[in-house]
Amino acid sequence: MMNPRILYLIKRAEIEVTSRMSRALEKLSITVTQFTVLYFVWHDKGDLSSAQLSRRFSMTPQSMNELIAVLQRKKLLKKAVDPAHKRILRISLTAKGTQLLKDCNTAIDHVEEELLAGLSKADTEKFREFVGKILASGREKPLT
Amino acid sequence: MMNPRILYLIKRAEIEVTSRMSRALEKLSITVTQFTVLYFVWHDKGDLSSAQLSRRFSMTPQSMNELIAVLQRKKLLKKAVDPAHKRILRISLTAKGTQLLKDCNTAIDHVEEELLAGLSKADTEKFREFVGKILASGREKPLT
DNA sequence: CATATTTCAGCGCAACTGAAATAA
DNA sequence: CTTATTTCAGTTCCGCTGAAATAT
Repeated sequence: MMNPRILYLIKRAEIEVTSRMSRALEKLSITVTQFTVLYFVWHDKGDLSSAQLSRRFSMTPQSMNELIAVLQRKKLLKKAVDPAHKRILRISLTAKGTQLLKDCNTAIDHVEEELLAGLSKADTEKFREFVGKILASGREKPLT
Repeated sequence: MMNPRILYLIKRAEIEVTSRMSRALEKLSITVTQFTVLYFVWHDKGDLSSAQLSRRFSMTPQSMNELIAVLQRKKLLKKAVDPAHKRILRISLTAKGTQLLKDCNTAIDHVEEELLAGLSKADTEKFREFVGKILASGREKPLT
């Protein structure tokens, strides 16, 4: 069998990851996409607007707004007007959202372990570094 | 900023890959998902049934069948009854499908180059190996 | 005036569930 | 009888486009 494309391997990996995460998260009544949004928000410490999130997800601001609205109805995210720009709503986790994210992280810890079972600790760090560089190639400009 | 989860990085990478591939493929009137199906079929040399493909994509056989149907209407895939199992339809590329896949590969060659710009040749091979191992962790059982 | 964010309204379709027919 | 593949029918929902209001 010839060497498959890197893009194909990344797609395969994402399918595998998403599939396992779905199963791990379904008992928490949250989808992989919803979890990822929570994680993005947490990762960037509540500084993001809905429009900024939409760009990181490569989706339209309208679609992201719907996603956010779902998470707001679930009381996992909240919006607060930016003091400097009254039109911008900064998004952050609620206490409930923070707790759920914590539970999600616990739930998928073993998913991550399973996936990385074939890699040594050093290789895992190498892998992390490589993905980081791949992501960096997409943003000579800083993320907005 | 603390070390982000590997699963998060893989998700980010997939979003980036899909976004760029969409732009590269739209002039060929094919979606990333459709391209990936063609690539899967090509990669496995026409031995797959729709049901087998659906498992690899972690989607229901019904959904995969619809995807296949679209590609059949586009005359990119064809079905042929398995000589040993009259119920099973083996899927393979048509001549047109083979040509389009070739064009797609050309179109996304530079996408791949861009993404891997930050990695040396050796690192690229390392990366390929790591993803291979991650995928292997999901199939102690051989793929059906 | 140009640009960015948010929101309302409507649309298309991709992937789902349910059910049934065929075949090993 | 059980299991796997395919297919028909109906449905839900995600992400899209268009348009408008608000604010810089």
